[in-house]
Amino acid sequence: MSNDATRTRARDAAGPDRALLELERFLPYQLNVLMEAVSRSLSKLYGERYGLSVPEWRVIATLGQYRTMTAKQIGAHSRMNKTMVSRAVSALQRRGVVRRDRNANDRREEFLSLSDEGREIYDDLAPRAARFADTLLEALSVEERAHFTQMLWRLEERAKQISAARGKDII
Amino acid sequence: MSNDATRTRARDAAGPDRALLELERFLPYQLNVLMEAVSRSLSKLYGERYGLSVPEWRVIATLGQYRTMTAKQIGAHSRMNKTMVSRAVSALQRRGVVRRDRNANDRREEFLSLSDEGREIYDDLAPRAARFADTLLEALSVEERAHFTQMLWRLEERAKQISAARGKDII
DNA sequence: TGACATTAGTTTCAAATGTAACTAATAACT
DNA sequence: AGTTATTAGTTACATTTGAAACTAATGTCA
Repeated sequence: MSNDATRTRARDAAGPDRALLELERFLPYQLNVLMEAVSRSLSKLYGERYGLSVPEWRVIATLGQYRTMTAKQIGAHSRMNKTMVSRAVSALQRRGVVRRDRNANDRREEFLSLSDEGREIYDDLAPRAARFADTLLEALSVEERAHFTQMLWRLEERAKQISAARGKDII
Repeated sequence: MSNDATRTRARDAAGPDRALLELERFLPYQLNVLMEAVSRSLSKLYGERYGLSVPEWRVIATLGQYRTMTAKQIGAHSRMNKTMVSRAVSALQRRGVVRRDRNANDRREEFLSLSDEGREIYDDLAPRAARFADTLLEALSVEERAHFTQMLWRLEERAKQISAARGKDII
């Protein structure tokens, strides 16, 4: 048993067959599993109804909420790099979903907004998406929902801290 | 104001400027933001130290925990399709990190396991990953941690239910 | 004013990924 | 036994993505 080549000192020290890392108890793994289930369902929604890709949906959702934005603002808000925003916007414009208006004061940027057709799509999708999230949250009690959101937010802050402090071997 | 062409009936009914969907309060969005922050930090860990890709890390983490598995089992457990598993495994084998042993009883499949070098990598990375998750979870109190995990799990179950019930317009 | 730096957005190219077709082996049915 | 179906895993091809180079416009500073 102790001469089993694949059994290292570290594992021996850890006692009976307990792995150094149990994936099912590992937060990034758990988050990933949930995230995948959620985004699969959601993307089915806008994918089947309007043939939208994820980045396209994000652009529509952002413009639906904020009415007018530059590509850069959309990227900052929906967490996409400028390449993805550029591609999604031009695809949506070709489809007549998004309008571009050059800013006369700074002709590098354009003001983007939903066309009438784009707004129709948003008005159809947004409530469905909201309903989807509500249905999901029925898994939690009302108090839990607020608490959960709060915890998500704190974890995110902590994640930012960690990656900022990287190098100072916090990890 | 009410003759603004971009303002639809739906929005009017919703009252003063309140969007149909507020992204920052939308669960899939929140999850995505957290997930991205977390997985960026984590992948920096194994990316910088050993030049591992996400799928490669998943294979190592799975084999580290379960010692021996077929490619199919790894896929089921780490939620990758067989193509990704195949590619990650063969890259890792080329690097001498993973060993393959054909199953003599069913020569279609192979038993995969970490080589000594692979186990060294795992023994280095796994505790770091665990420490990363612990550091992250310091954002929550001890009681909250258990509660949070529990809620994640319930949400996941609910997400599965929803996508199963799709068509019966639960959404 | 004129050189240089920065910024918004696009395009190009390489890497990552998913789907579907494929190979080799086993199982199932007759 | 022999034909057909299923399964494990690989490969080929198309699509998606990200990083870096690029274009066009604005800002900065001498």
